[in-house]
Amino acid sequence: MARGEKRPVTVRTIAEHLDISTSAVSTVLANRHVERRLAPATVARIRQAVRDLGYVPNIAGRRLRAHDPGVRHLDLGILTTFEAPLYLVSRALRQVQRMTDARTRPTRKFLVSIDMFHAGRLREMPGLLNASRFNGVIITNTLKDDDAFLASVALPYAVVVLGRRIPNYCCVIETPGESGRRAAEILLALKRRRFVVLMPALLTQSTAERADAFCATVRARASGDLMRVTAAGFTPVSGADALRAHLAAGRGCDALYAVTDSLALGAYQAIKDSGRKIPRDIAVVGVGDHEHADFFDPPLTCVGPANDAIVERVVTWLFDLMHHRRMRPAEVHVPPSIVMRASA
Amino acid sequence: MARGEKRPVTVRTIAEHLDISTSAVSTVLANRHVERRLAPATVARIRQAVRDLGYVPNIAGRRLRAHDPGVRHLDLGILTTFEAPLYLVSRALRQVQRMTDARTRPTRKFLVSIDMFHAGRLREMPGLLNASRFNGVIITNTLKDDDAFLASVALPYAVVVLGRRIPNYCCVIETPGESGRRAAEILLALKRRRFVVLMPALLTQSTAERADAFCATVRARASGDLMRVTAAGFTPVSGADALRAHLAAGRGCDALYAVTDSLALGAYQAIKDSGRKIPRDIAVVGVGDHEHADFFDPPLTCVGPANDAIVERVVTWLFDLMHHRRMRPAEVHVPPSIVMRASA
DNA sequence: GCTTGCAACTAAATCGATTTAGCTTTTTCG
DNA sequence: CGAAAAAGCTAAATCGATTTAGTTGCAAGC
Repeated sequence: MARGEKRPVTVRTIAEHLDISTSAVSTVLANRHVERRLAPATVARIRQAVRDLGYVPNIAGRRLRAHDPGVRHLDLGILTTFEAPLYLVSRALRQVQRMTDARTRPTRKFLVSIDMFHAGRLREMPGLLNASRFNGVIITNTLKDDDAFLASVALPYAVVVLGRRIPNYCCVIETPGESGRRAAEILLALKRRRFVVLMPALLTQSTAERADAFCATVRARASGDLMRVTAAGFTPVSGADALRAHLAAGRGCDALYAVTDSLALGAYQAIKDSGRKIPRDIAVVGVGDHEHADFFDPPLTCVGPANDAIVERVVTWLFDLMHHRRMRPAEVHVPPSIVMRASA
Repeated sequence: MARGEKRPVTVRTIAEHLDISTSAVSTVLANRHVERRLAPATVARIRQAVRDLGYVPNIAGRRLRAHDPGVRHLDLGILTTFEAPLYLVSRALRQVQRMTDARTRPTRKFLVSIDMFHAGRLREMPGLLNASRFNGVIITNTLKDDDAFLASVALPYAVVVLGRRIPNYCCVIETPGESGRRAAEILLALKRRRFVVLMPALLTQSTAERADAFCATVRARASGDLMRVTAAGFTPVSGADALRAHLAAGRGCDALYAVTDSLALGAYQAIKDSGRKIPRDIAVVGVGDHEHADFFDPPLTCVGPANDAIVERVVTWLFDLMHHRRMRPAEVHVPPSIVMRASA
């Protein structure tokens, strides 16, 4: 495809190459050569040149031209990492969809898409800085480097950050520390004595805060054991491995707080495999970030972000920003939701 | 925001409104008024006009202008419905990402996004027909109406359809009927006699084929009961409700085939609640479309699309098409993968 | 009095593709 | 044979935003 040309291949390149007009080339590209009566031989020559030169249409050019000046297009993006699970994102998406559906008119259309970046490499996403890709974005699942990047720039369009706090941005997050505190209280109320926090090696802002608040609360109110167990990754498998190792080492526990549900799911397996019962031997509290926490066996007690509430604030904020309602950047806190089920 | 104007608000509208040049307006929009020495009073007037007129920047225009002619941009889309789960899509995405990463050069960049449409309303997606949004797309989770729409048009760019067969398109699907057949064989080998297929009310091509092939195979080889149980939706809750009703009606079963894992998850709950054991009382076979089928309790035996294989073919095909390697539309079949676990 | 420098702006080119209106040349047909 | 129609193509305008290379008017400096 590439031939090492410096200049890009455009319709014009092809036209000059064949000593023909760009109109003819364009006509063939749109498959309208019959109605416009291009000679079959010319069509064939153009087709050949398109392939020989490795022509790739420029979407921006096409879209600009195709644009109907009676219709305003608003491009919204939900930006997340390739690595993160899509659960929260799909909730945000559905909320965005609801709001855009209600606001779509013959003269106003919305384009909503989920766009991915490699964790820690948000800065490489094309069009972010020069505002040439979105009218508004929701950014989530960022890592430290991404947060630092964002803090160092000012994006000239509507941006709302979900689940992180970044200076000078509109951020919606769960009330800091509240999840960990409430999770601890639930387990403390059961008079448990040997506490374990199961967490991933790579901590995000929220997972770190959950673990810290949990530990602080337990320490303040009980005198029993308190251990941090670190899983290699974010998957159930890594959660299971980590807890299995912990249990096998004879370092038992009777209360477990998993800072994500995927880890909780792995923990369930490790606990059952070791012959222990939930919640009799080990009470488990998770976070509620998994779609099917209610279908765990036993159903998982969750203390975690009230996703619907968070997402609703994120999306309404985004629309307010886009509508030029001036709003200072700020941090909005949403208290966690608590769902008591059989696991604790 | 809208004021009922017929004409859209562009930088030009604003410029004329203030009797000023578009350059000045553009300068303010990009927040570069300081370095370009615009008078503070002018900046304020422009800002006010931008808000008063409800200006929304046109992304296509910006992007075209921002475009560096040394770099080719390829826009890839994964098109799915708002309603469908993102599991398979996120797999496809990761595969696309791997291939694009390997092909990205200083002179060639890829933009990959997931774009959603309302099930059955693919035709409403802007830019599909005039090729003004994507250089290539993977389409999946379509409903009948979408398939009909696609069959009636010819999109002038690279398209691969995942999990559906549509005339004149490049389609990758599981070998038709094979999943249902193999699922039946697994349950038949266990000498079960009373078979149930659990399926959603709204059948897609693949769910319908699975159910039909399952029934045909069971009928051909056994003389026992065979019933179709229909869940209202696609969620575990609806699966649980449907099976609970079936069991409560005294119409038992000892072998269950759920055509999606979400339904299987619901079935698990209904079965356990009724005091029955899996697989002793009821053996269960699912499909393997759920990320965590291995963490069901007991782990779910799955017969279903070999997603990695399917996705790989889809993505390589997409790239081949984009590189002008001529390839006739065709249907590629991928045999199902079978993972025996404890549930059957 | 003349140059220089600065503040505050603008005209026009440009990004890439498409389409409309129109221009030649050739063919058809009365 | 001449007019009309058809075939086969092209020039130029257009979509919206940004930037480069100026221009104009005024104050400062020698």
